[in-house]
Amino acid sequence: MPELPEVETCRRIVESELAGLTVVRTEVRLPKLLRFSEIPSLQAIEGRQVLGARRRAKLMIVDFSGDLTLIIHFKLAGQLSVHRPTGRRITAGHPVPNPDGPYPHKSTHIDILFDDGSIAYLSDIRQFGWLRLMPSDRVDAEIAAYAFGPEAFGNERITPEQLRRSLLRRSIPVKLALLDQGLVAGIGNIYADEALHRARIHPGTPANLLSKPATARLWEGIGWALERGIEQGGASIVHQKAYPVDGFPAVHGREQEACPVCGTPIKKITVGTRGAYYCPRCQKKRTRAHPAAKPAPESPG
DNA sequence: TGCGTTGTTTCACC
DNA sequence: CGGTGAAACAACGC
Repeated sequence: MPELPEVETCRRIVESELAGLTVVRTEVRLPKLLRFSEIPSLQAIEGRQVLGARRRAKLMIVDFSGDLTLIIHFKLAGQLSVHRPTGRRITAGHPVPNPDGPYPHKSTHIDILFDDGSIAYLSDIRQFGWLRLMPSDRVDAEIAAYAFGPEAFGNERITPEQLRRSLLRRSIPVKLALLDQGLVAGIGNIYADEALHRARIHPGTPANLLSKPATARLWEGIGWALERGIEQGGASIVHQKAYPVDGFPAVHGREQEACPVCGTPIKKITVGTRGAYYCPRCQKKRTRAHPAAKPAPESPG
């Protein structure tokens, strides 16, 4: 499920593997993926050079020469796989189809062929993702329409103060607040669970009841989880089951497995409409340091 | 085979 | 007007 770390990994792949190359041919077997696209065909990028790639929230933004820009949303199951003429493959996003198997695959809907023989394959087993090709000067307005909040990671990253202010204005479960792209942009279900576990916060805690130290831990937890995810090139979750690397993810997709911190079996509950994995021992529903240690009644006057 | 899955949008309701 | 919660939607695998 491509969230910020998976999309960021894709972005880096485009930057390091494709920037400078020229598109010689495109193959679109599922035109529906371009259903929201101002320019309805990828033919317009043939003959154009890849200039670079940006990211905003979970969107990947690829700039081409000739003032064309392609915005990609991977949604649940998008995948980018770049195949070099040497046979080397670099893959990120959803782990299905198997990156080591044959391409194009049944779910590989788009091929982009480059002048050096490299091919970029875009796959999407769920077909929920989309691509929008447009003149580059439309991109800012396109992104502005999403009303994204500050980034969860990177240069424009949300500050601890911004996070605290935003959370104080919401009474919804903190996990849902983290998923609100208008509050902070880029976090999805996996990294929300991981950040909350790292911060030792119960996912159902009303956002405005988090203590200041808890909010500070959460801010750090967000950064830690996203960084860890990027470091690993994204998390691998297949059919709600995690395939952790070095103990990460710690809780998401790991129901009944032992919490890596305390060994307690991980629980799965529903928060809002979302599955939430957490450790019932590390993440208790208390955020005030000492709820009972408040004996001093105020004198009436 | 109906259910679960996610990001996003929409809508009724305070 | 804005926050909330619920539902709908896309398509697929199990």
